[in-house]
Amino acid sequence: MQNDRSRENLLFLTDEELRQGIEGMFFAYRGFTADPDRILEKYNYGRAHHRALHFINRVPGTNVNNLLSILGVTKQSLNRVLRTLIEHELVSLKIGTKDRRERHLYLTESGKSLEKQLSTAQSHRMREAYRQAGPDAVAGFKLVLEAMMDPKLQVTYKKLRVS
Amino acid sequence: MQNDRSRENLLFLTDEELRQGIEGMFFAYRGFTADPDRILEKYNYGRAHHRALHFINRVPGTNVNNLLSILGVTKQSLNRVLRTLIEHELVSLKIGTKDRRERHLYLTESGKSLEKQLSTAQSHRMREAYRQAGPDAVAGFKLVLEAMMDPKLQVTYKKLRVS
DNA sequence: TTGGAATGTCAACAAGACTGACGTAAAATG
DNA sequence: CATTTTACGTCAGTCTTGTTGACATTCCAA
Repeated sequence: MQNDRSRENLLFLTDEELRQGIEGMFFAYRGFTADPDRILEKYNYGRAHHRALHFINRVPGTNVNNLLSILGVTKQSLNRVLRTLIEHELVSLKIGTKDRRERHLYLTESGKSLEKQLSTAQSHRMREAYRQAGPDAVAGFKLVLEAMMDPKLQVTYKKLRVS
Repeated sequence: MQNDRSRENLLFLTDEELRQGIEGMFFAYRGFTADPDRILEKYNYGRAHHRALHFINRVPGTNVNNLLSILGVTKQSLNRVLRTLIEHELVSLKIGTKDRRERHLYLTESGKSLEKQLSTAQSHRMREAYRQAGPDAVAGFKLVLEAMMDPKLQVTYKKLRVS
């Protein structure tokens, strides 16, 4: 019994279990992005646009630097995406009142509408997965994901929860 | 009590819980790829090379079409990656004996060595995450991931388990 | 007043995905 | 045996998204 118990406790750390986790992440991420990708294609946008819309929606009025640190890309890369979103009037800019160098970003009505479309599609798959797996599995899922993040991103992730 | 129980059962399907799952996948995937990426950079390879090495290692002797369906890219895209891996003698080709149109792919000794380096780095993070989260969480993690995959990839994923 | 921070922008480049078209060899099929 | 299909490779061109590097502007703060 003692032996069984300790074997059970180690089993989830075997190479085979780790490999399944690795491949699981790879295949699941494909599913995770598939539905939004199909919508984005219709509008000639990419994943980068989706990510920007998502986090501007989550943190309305965020400045560029903050968004940069969440997304983990260069300002040049983000700028290209933001420029098209602003041109197409999905995102609006407001120059900071306190610090007028800062640009605060907001979704326009059309921006909110597209973001809603995208998040609905993505949530739908997530909801189905959650439902199939059940509440305990979901709790475990989130625990492992959180533990897999870089410490800095873990902080970012938790901050988003609170705000 | 009845009320509490039903609330508990629905809580994991709230918008907030779904959003956390979405953002969790986004941030965790960054962590998931971070360590191998650093190694790949030193050799001037990319994630595409890593994926090819991983699955050739997993399914030694696989033909190109099979690898294509696992990776979900076009043959032109895979070919570019395979060509460099073969040139650099990380991957070897064997023409099929039964069907001589088929190319069977294997890792060479140096291929195995690089793959080991990459998977060790990636597994290390996965192992730490598993350890922190515990066996029950890991079981849940894998359940949710599997449910998130496209049905076809779910089959592919399961086949890899067995083989 | 001046240094540095926040931001934007131009240019050049690379990885990695895509489509489309074409070629070759070999197997399968009528 | 002739034809079609399959497996694979390759050339050419395009797109998205990332990168560096250089430079300009604005403006807060010491």
